[in-house]
Amino acid sequence: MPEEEVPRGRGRPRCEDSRARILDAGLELLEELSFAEITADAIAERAGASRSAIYRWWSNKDTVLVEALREAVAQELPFPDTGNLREDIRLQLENFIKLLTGRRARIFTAFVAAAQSDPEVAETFQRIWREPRRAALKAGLERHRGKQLRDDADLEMILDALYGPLYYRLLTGNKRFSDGYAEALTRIVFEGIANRDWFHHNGRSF
Amino acid sequence: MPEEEVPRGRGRPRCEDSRARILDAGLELLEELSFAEITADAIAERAGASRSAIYRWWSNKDTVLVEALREAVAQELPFPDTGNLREDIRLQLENFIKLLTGRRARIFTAFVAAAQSDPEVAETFQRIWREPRRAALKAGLERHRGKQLRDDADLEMILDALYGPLYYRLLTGNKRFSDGYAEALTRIVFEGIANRDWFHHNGRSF
Amino acid sequence: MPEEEVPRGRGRPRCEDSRARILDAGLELLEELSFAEITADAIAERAGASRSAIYRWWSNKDTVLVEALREAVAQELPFPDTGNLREDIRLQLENFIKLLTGRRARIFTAFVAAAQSDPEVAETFQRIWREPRRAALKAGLERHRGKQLRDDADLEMILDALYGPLYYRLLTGNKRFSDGYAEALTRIVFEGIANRDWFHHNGRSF
Amino acid sequence: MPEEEVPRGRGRPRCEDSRARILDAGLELLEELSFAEITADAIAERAGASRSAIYRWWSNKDTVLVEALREAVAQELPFPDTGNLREDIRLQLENFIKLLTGRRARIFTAFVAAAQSDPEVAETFQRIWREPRRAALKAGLERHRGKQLRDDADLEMILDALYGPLYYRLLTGNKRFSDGYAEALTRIVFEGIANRDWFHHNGRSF
DNA sequence: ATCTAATCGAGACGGTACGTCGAGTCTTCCC
DNA sequence: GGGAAGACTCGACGTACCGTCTCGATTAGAT
Repeated sequence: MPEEEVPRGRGRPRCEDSRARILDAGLELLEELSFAEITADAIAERAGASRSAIYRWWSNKDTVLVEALREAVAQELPFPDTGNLREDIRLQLENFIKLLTGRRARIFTAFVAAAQSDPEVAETFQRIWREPRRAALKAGLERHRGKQLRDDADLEMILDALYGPLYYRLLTGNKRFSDGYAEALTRIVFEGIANRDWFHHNGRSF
Repeated sequence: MPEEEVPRGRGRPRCEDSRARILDAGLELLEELSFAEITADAIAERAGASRSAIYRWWSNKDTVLVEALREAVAQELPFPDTGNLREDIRLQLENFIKLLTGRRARIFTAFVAAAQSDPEVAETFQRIWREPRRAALKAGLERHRGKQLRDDADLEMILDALYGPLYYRLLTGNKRFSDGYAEALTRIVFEGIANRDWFHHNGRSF
Repeated sequence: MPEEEVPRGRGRPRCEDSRARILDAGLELLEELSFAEITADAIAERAGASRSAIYRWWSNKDTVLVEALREAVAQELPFPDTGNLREDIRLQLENFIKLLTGRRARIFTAFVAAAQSDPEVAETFQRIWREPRRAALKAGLERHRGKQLRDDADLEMILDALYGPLYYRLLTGNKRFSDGYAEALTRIVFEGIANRDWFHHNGRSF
Repeated sequence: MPEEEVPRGRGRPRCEDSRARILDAGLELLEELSFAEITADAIAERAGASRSAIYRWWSNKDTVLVEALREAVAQELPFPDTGNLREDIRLQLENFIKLLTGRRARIFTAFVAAAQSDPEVAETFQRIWREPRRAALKAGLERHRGKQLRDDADLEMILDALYGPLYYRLLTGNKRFSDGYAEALTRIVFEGIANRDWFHHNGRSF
């Protein structure tokens, strides 16, 4: 399946390198500055491109940054499957924390901040990050329903309970996570969602 | 105790009414627009004041909004004390949800968004909202430690587990909370923090 | 009669000095460059002002130059009255040639050139320069009608015959005028307009 | 005689049709707009050509217009020879006025306007229009020197006296010429240049 | 009852970034 | 190799806010 319909019309083809450099420049700047502090000139200069090259492909400065964000977070973060639900959850949290404490953390905060006032950013965030992540986690949990996971588990609620604390700390706290944070959070939440009967019958503790 | 050292020199005294109108105007605008979209002119016009009146008393436009936010959220949100920890938690969540779904919700999101790029806003948010709220909740929980609350409960973690989901939904979700949201969240978290022994000895279920 | 209605409203008064400096800067630049080559930045920089100061008072760059032109040519160039019509004409041509060969010559050419495409410039040129000059000359000629000037003289035509060659040379020729140019032109035109009878009766040659 | 040295190398030959269409387009636009208002895109579009076709053969947009002007005014405007100098002059003025009031008038004004700031345009105007026209008129006048024309006639001056009023009116006036304009102008100028003695001896009045 | 000093509204000032437009160059495909 | 298409860099345009400033008018306490 072809990635995109490439009519390959006449004329000089779009300089794909420049597009990439512009997005990269936007991303780099997002690691240092907020949406509003980033100027079109700064993006152009860092990309070694011209301001008009930006406005040819993006309707305004902000959409460049939105697309940069989109590309940046497009990486997968698959829900693990060790057979042990508790461990799966802990690992998933661990991996996500790794993301949120890395170089790209500022990008997340910029993204969420921008989403508060720009519906397009909000929509993009939903579509390319939140929903895929939640869908994967939901599917992973669903596999265990009636077994390690309670029969009547409210998945939406569980997702909030797992992801919420991480975002909360990132956005309103000191942005630091102690070593045992994933384990500690798992400990609290898992009891509330685990199927006590199943563990009892299978002679396993949690 | 004197509120502030008022030397009360000569000259026309500050028009306290104008100060209040400016802050109110800022607050109103925050319910509609983001930090960056609000202009000094807009605040002045809505307040029926002049731009100079703003810059005379605040160093720049953003500090007006920060102060407006500060006054707006200065209201107390005390942790309840019914004797029943689970109920206290549920009520606290309920009350907070009420706040987050009211007219003032947008102010919270604006505040958090601005905090991502403006350290002063971040510091203010910490000092006047986050820390007081967390301190109250911590004290409320501490009263129950060793009794309804597990002996080894990690309060910081519990706070994250309770507040996190709410902020998460407000900032990255659809901003809506179902009727039973507080109850559902309580159900999940409470099992992980409750002192099972105490409830066993006291013949109470949770 | 007051020169201008000065309501002296509130607010900081317009910096008249800056206005003058901007117009002067425009004028200076007009001596070196064409309308199109002059940028708003160049005007602002030379005037020691900001671009916004320009756009606050003039709707666009060109209107600054138009006003500069207006002020520049506002000087009087009265028609002489020596009693001798031929000498009056020669002197008037001499004086105008002096203007057209001076530092300000380029301003005239710029003005006329701009008038070809900008109706506002054209209208301004008519109103503040062409018509006043022609009116003065007309009045001067009319005084002699029936005496030194033929009874049936067509003033509009005479004006064209006198001024036309000068503009023609300035705009399409080498812009240089020989020493005897005024005299030579007078010699040609005067015979065609002089009242031969009057000179005959008064025993004067021309 | 070969029109131009055409080495006729390999490859596709220049599309002469496109060249003509581009020049025509330029000319058409000059009838509506000024030099500065005409864009390369507009020329290309109206010519049904591409911008590259323009820049392949002309160094820049303005040279296209200059060449268009050159071709447009290349038409002859020969000085008549009826044997009667006064009538020759009147006819020449009449013909020129016809040109200046026709569809192509705007081209003249555009040309002269552009010449004020672009030396290349000025030089072209001199070479292909002004000098040839003046040379023809000079030759026509010279034929009569010592006869109908005064012996000491200053031809340069006479040329200015005849053409000047027309350009003056076209460039700075209302661009309209009354029906008897040529006659009226001739009347004024002719007396100043006619050889009174010759007419006296030949028993002719003027 | 003045005088004095700080406030208030109004609005001009120098800056900085925006997004648009046109110029002239360059790079591809198609003939 | 010419021609159309169209992306590229560059630079000026006119707009919108920013935060600063300078006015006249106002308003109290101090004299």
